[in-house]
Amino acid sequence: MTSSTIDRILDAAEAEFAAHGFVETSVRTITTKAKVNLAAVNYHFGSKKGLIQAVTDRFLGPLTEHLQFQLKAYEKSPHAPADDEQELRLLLGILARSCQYVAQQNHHSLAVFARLINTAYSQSQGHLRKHLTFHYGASFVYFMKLLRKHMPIMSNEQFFWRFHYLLGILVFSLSSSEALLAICEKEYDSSGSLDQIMADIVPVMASAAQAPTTGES
Amino acid sequence: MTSSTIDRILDAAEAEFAAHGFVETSVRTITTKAKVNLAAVNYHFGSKKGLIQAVTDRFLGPLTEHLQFQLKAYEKSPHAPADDEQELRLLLGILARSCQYVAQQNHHSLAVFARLINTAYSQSQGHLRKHLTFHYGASFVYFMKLLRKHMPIMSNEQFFWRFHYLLGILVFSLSSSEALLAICEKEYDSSGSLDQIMADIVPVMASAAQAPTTGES
DNA sequence: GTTAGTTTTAAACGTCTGTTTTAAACATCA
DNA sequence: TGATGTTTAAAACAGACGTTTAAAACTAAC
Repeated sequence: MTSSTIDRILDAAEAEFAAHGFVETSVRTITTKAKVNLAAVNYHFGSKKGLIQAVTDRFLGPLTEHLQFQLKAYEKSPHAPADDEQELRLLLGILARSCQYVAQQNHHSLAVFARLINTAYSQSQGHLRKHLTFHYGASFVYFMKLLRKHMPIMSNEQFFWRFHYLLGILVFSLSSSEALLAICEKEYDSSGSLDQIMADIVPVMASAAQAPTTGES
Repeated sequence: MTSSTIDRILDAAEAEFAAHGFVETSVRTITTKAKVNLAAVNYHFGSKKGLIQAVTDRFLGPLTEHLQFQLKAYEKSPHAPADDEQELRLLLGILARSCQYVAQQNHHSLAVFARLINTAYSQSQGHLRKHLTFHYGASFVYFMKLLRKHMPIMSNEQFFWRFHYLLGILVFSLSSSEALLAICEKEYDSSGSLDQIMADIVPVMASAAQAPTTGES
């Protein structure tokens, strides 16, 4: 099995990236955990940057693909005209389930995804963000257009902000999910799960999406 | 002016931390930008960790103080019984304005705050999070109790999650504010500002707070 | 079985990190 | 003025980092 090295690196990298972020995990800890030689990362992925990209592509590809497919199915389905609240929950539910779909095969991918979004929007020069929007932006623009149909009338700019407010709910919850679940188990001895979070988030995001706009831009 | 070294370090550190995060800014760039000797950081703050703590304390102190004061004024004010929506906006507005209050004196403090929360909840061992809750938790517990009075009835655990969903809106917006504002100026040539964001966020958070609960825990 | 191409290995490279050290400059007060 | 304690200065430290190298170990085809 010649590619088992690559897969072991990807798996180990994903777990470490999810737990400690991109900059705070060294290729040495990754290769050690993957039981692979140190040089393997640079040999197979060119650089650490290439590894990060490979890790994120491994789930961002299936995610957008699954999302795209489900959204088209949603559009083609018989449109019993429901109210906006229901439609928003439907759409956001599709997003949530797409996330869960890729998360099933790839346990830490959602945390990595959240970290990725966070770092993409935190860099002063948005190289990573531009890379993401260039490669995967189309699916999300499509999603955004469907969302907007059931949101209050607002300017493009206002919608831009609103969408990122919603994104904040998702990204923060996912990137903090490990800590929050641990607190919950300790404090309320509850058996929460990532699936539970994804289900809980949907109506909250739907309500946030429907919030009236204030002032203008 | 003997303490100008300390202040210059704090100012430079805050700006760099806000722009590039804690781990990705070296004490060398900080001391260079502060026009101060490299050893000054370890002399005055003991370590880089000490510097980070000093930077965060410098605004987390005033923030919680201001928040506490305003909340007490809110409680003592004549309570014309408004609906929950209004009360939530009032409370969240107090939080937003407390943030803006400390941000005025300290331009990058909100971005640093957002980074801090993010890293606090991202660490697998929540040392930083425990430190924060130990020192500043009381103010926020107080705030949370006031919030909850005007939110749907839910279990403690559900409220815990809901609060962190709201926190996600705030933290993501603040930590991404620089990038988002830049995009906005380029895409919609609008003159947005952090104050605008803080004002926009309040009704969105209020709506998210009022979202009905689903299932149980 | 030899060759050609790919993968793995161990070691080293240069750079950057936070921190420490030792001495010099400074301030403060008797 | 001289002594004392505080702050700054330049240099070096030890360690971690991503990456590269050159040889060894494989794999596959002829």
